[in-house]
Amino acid sequence: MVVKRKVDYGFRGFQVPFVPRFPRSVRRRSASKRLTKDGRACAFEILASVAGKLLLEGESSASSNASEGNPQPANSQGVVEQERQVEVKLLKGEEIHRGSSLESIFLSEANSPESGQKCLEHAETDCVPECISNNNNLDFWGKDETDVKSEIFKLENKFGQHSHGLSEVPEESSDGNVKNGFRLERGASSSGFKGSYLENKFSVKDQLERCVNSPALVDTKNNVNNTYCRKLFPHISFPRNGSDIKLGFRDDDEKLLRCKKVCTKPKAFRSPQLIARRKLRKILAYKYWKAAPKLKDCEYSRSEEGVKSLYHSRKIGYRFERSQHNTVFKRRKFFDRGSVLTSDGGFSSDSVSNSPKKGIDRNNHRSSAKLHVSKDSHVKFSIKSFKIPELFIDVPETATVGSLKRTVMEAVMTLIGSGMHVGVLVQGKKVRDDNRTLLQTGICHKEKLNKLGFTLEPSSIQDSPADCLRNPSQSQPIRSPKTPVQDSGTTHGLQNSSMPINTENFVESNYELTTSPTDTIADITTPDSRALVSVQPRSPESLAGFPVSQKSKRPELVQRRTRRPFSVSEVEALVEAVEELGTGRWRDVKLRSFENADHRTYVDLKDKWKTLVHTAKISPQQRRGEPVPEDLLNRVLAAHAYWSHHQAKQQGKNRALTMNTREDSDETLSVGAIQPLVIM
DNA sequence: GTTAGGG
DNA sequence: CCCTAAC
Repeated sequence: MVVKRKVDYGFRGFQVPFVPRFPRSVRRRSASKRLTKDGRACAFEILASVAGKLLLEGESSASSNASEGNPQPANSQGVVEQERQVEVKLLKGEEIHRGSSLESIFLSEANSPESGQKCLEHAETDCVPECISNNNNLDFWGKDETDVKSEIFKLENKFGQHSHGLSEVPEESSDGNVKNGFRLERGASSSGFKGSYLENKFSVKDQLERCVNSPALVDTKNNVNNTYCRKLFPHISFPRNGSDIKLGFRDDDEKLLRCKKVCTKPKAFRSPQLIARRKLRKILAYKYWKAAPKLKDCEYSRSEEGVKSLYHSRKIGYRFERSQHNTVFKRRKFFDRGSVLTSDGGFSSDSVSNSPKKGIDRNNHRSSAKLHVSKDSHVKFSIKSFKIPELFIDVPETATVGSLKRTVMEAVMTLIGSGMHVGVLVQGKKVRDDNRTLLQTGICHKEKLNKLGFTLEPSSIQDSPADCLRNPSQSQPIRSPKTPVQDSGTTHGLQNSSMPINTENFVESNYELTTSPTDTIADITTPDSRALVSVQPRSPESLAGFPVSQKSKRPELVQRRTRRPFSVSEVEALVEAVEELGTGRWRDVKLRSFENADHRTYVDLKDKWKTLVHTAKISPQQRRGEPVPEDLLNRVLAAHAYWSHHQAKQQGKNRALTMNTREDSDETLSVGAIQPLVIM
């Protein structure tokens, strides 16, 4: 299919890897829907991908949206975005405050009478400007620039005072200012920035609420309300310095390269990423898997496989950083396995896609999601993007773009790595019962599809976004490594900012039953924007719940256990056990001597032994921590030496003994097993 | 679920 | 201690 990208929203960053591709026909459908959204406000989604948007803009025509979209209700969380690519983002409070808000705001449907409402629809701020910028076409919404502007103005008026001074006016969107992918905005005066910031935040909130409540703006106030409120307030992070620059970032095509570059850099920077990666692999992989079960076998029982698949996919992205070859390989493997979606590391974008053959991956970078229900009773989910909870990034004005990118990257990795789980929202309501089927949940119903949403939430959060809103303090800051970003030291991590949570990402959904003849949309669609993935759960349940992996559920678990140095007595017990049992039988060692030490796993014991051996070999001056009696260390060395030599035999012997086939042929055995030290 | 090793 | 690969 030929797709031409009419509008390119600049922001593609941080998208979750995979993006299913739908048939054009399906896509088209979306067109109609797109217009609809009611309030989807998600101001927070920082990372929202605007990406998907690109595709459909052409559809602006879609008038239909009103019909479908309006109904949307309530908790916008669940609000599903229809294909509307054009997203209007609502400003986050911050945005507004900064003044960037207006810029961010888009009226997706300028034409529609209710444009005002629409404005609220998207809260994604940062991305928007880019969209505009990238394309000079404002008309993709079917509106011309003028219309858009007027719409923007309307919004501006609505938000009025609050937005003052902070941002530029929409009009600017058309100018170079907006065109730049990145938008840097200075906070209010450096001094007192925080205060004002905070105030603004709240004020913004009020505004939003008002707006929400205002029929004029939103008819689906509920949606907006919920959405906005939740999104806006759940987490509050403040910039550390007023003087710092805040920015909305956008992903660019160079992402991958960047990552690569970054990775190759000093560990200082890599470290956090690596850490995050690992976690991501586990956490996200699982989720992805869940989200996109294999087409054929959907039983979740196979989650393991799924995980692996995901794992692979995940790795792909990361691998890319290291080796393109690997990437390719992995991908192939991934696909060969029949895994669901393509995905790259998730954070890289187009660049990746180009590389690997088949261009499979290309599509995965978009951030938004779509959901399609096909006639075959399968529900196809195309999650174009997961919005990452709001991130605040502070970097000095003198920071380089490169460092900024890295900082953002780090922030994202940290955020994700800290553990998040996926939530499913149907009509604004969280589906907590993972055992419900899609059917039961209504996820396969057209009406509900439109109201389907996926959220990425920090695992620690238990409360609904709304709750968080009320009690921002509840949101737990995600633990972020304080690893300094390398590179010129210009970057500052997000360490101190509390990461917002509860980001919802909207899923665009299309209920596609028919194929539409006209491919308007297709034209607009970016080839890489979506990959069609057919998800054909064998049983509805497969998709019903996103069984969140236990791990992802509790970030705490993700957290490294507290260090508990072995005491001398423990060391002694360990040494004794090893002397007797030998190495390689850690489980037995555990049972023998640490049965009741719940905090000591056999792996711990094994590790401790490893360190003991090392400690014993180094000079006392090099040792750290609580000194281990020399004699114990000697025993360690002796036992180590002994077992190193006799392990194999011993094992064989043990087996023999077990079988009552005792053989004394081996000299070392008898003695060794019992008193290794003696032998030595 | 265990082991063995690298990180 | 964590994470993985191999069993």
